Amino acid sequence: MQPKAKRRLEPRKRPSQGRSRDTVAAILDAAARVFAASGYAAATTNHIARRAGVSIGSLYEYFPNKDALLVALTERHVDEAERALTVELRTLAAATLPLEHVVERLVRAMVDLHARDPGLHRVLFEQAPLPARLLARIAGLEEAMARAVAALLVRHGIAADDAATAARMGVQVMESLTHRLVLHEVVKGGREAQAAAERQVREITLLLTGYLEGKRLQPAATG
Amino acid sequence: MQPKAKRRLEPRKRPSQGRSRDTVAAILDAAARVFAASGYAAATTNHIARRAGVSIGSLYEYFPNKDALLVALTERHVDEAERALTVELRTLAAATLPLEHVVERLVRAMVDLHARDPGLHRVLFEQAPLPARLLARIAGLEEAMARAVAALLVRHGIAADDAATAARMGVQVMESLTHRLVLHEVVKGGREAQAAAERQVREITLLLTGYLEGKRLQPAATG
Amino acid sequence: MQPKAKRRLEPRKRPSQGRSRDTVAAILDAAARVFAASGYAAATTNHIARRAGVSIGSLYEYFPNKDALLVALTERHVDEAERALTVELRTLAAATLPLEHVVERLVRAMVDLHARDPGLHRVLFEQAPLPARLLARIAGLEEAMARAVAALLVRHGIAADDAATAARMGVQVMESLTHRLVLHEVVKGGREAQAAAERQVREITLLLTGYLEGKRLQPAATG
Amino acid sequence: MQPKAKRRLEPRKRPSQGRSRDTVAAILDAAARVFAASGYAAATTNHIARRAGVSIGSLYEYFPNKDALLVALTERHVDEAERALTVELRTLAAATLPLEHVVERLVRAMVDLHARDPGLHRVLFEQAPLPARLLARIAGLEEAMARAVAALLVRHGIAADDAATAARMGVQVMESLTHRLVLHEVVKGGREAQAAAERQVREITLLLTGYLEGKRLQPAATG
DNA sequence: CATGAATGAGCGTTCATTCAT
DNA sequence: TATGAATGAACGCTCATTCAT
Repeated sequence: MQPKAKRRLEPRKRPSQGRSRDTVAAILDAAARVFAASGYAAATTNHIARRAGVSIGSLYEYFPNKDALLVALTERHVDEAERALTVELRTLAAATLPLEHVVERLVRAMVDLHARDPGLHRVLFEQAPLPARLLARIAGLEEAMARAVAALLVRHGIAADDAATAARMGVQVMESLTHRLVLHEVVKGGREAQAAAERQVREITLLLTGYLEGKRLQPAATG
Repeated sequence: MQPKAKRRLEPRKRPSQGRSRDTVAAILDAAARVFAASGYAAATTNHIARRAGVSIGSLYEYFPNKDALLVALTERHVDEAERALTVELRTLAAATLPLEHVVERLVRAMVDLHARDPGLHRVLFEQAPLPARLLARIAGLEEAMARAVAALLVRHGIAADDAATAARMGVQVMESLTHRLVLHEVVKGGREAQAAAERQVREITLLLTGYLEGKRLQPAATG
Repeated sequence: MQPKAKRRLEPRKRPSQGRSRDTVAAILDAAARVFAASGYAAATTNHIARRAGVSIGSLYEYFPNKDALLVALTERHVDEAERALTVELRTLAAATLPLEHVVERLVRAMVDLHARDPGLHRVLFEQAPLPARLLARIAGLEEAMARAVAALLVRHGIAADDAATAARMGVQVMESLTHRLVLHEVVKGGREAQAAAERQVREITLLLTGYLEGKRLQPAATG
Repeated sequence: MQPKAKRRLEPRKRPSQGRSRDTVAAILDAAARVFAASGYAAATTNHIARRAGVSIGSLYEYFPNKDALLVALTERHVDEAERALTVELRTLAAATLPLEHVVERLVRAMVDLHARDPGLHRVLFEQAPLPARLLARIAGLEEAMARAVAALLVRHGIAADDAATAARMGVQVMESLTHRLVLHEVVKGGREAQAAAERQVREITLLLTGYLEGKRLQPAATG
């Protein structure tokens, strides 16, 4: 599983011109679909190329190997997550909402992120041979998010050092549970998934709010 | 990843006699080690057979294909989990502990279960092409556990319908977080892992206790 | 052309049992034929396997890659050369023949060696990505031969230091010319090749004898 | 290696105009460098085009395929050899030098020819899929050279029929040994290569002079 | 029953070559 | 005419699986 030789994982070309931008996009979209449907191991580059409506040669023109597709896809996903979470956290920092609403909005943002393409998300974070650099980037993002959440918690009357721990825990809970939630919906197929998701969001919010209330300096003051 | 043709996944023989019991056990142990070390895709049946000190022909004598090894391993793991959790839940039903202690013991039992062989656990539940029957069995186990926990919660003053929801949530939280915890410790390598695990157990307990306290009929009465 | 990563070039198994000995022999013979017919680059492992009447899997059971086939073939060829030349040189050391006869016998031995399979010989020594170890072995063989020849020359009245130079030169001439001779016969196809070869042997002998006579201490004494 | 279908190997255009002459020259120079550095098989047309500072499309505008590059390069090399040897042989025919000097000058001319770019020379004559026409041209050149040398030999007192054989032999020896010499120097890297080459030139001259002296009608008369 | 030699479909990947722009 | 994105046949090689011994 550990890579035998260091292989390049970066895309081969920056597709600046119009035509090749489309090709790269088509390949990445196809890769997302095929990885999601078959898992990493069973997905074949030929299959991905065919699905992209592109020759296998073109795929390798832009991506040096199968792993590089996954890395690019993850990078795309992480970019998106970073953008969305940054926006959300900035908004929450600007407003002054009750703790419960803060938590709910974060949970909802998280679920939205995971719900975009659950099958792909699973492959990306469970079966993926990701390079250390990318893993570090993801860990960094989590850390940054935890810090931002900690700052929010302090403003809601939680002691600074408690806030750090609680925020990290909160982030973990949100990630783990939304991950799990989303995977199960995948299995179900998504009929009454919407309602179930809504219920889960509320329940996770409840879980975290209760936990965080308990950490407040003056536990009597609610909201 | 989904099987093209319906393939048999059951072991070929029930090895009730002494000698072949040992062979099967050796193969499964080897499979556990190899899967854990290399992941499902990179593990080869020849490697497993060699590690088991058995010829590849013998391996296929007892297991019709590679997937069947994984299924048998999962089955073994689930058996063990079922046993351990049944015992724990029975003990908790017999005793009358404060809610916090109940939660802590369950969390600890869960962590113990995952900590036995985190690498294998990861392969089993993340990369595994498991048949529906087995997935259903796992879901059933979770459901049974949720019901047992719900019964405990009722005894601690939570309304029956709230208890059902809360128990299911509780089980999910325990599983998700211990899973996550265990995977991260794997990465770390396990130096000060022990202490970190202990801290996490406490924090998860806190999280769940807070949540469950909030569901009590008379939220003032603690313990 | 230079190998990117160090790859194993040794055969994978020592085929001690009867059945696999045959397989290995069949593969090597086929490789010899295919390399000779198509050159190294154009020869494919699938082609070789088919020609050997063996599956491609079996080929890779015994040889880790295409290069290894060539190495094994070269090793086989060098073994044979070593044996033949050792015998010849020992015989010449035991007898006391006139210089011209000594030279003629060596040239003939050399031609015989190259004539066994000229097409293969060409691939082996011209297009082959041989590992340094094997190249060193070949160089060593040449050196040993030069030393043995030098000893013979000393016995024919050539000063020791002259003999060393002359022997090395002689070996080079024999190799280069027989190589060239043999390649041309390949092109011709081998009709009246026999006669041409015979003429060439005589001419090379003449060439070398003249050269060596000139190095004698008393250049007057001929034969 | 032998072409499946008859493919055109001639350059597509006679590039008589100024600009495309430069392009063709750039491509051929790049091809020479890349073939020499990587060998024929490992050299890629894309690599050659890039090295020539030309698009791959332009390369194929002037050369119909990869082989054609090699053919053109060989042709260029043979042209050069033809010119140089013609000049040398004419000079020798005009002067009246002692046999030894004649031989030495020819050997030196040969070595100079091979030493220009040994790596390329190797590729051209060892790995090259050259068309019959070109091989014939090369053989013709050798034949012409042998005839010219034979004429020189006759003037040095060798009987006409002996001279023919001796000349052919002489040409072969010069070619084989300089080829070999040059290849070995390549391997060495060329530190004290200069000195070694000089020694070899003298030794080859000695070898051939001795051989030819022996063929003279009145062996006593030198020069 | 056990063995392990043998099988071959199918994978990731390369690169000579074409052709729309 | 020049460009370089696109093509796809074909390669080396792996490994789950079978079956003669």
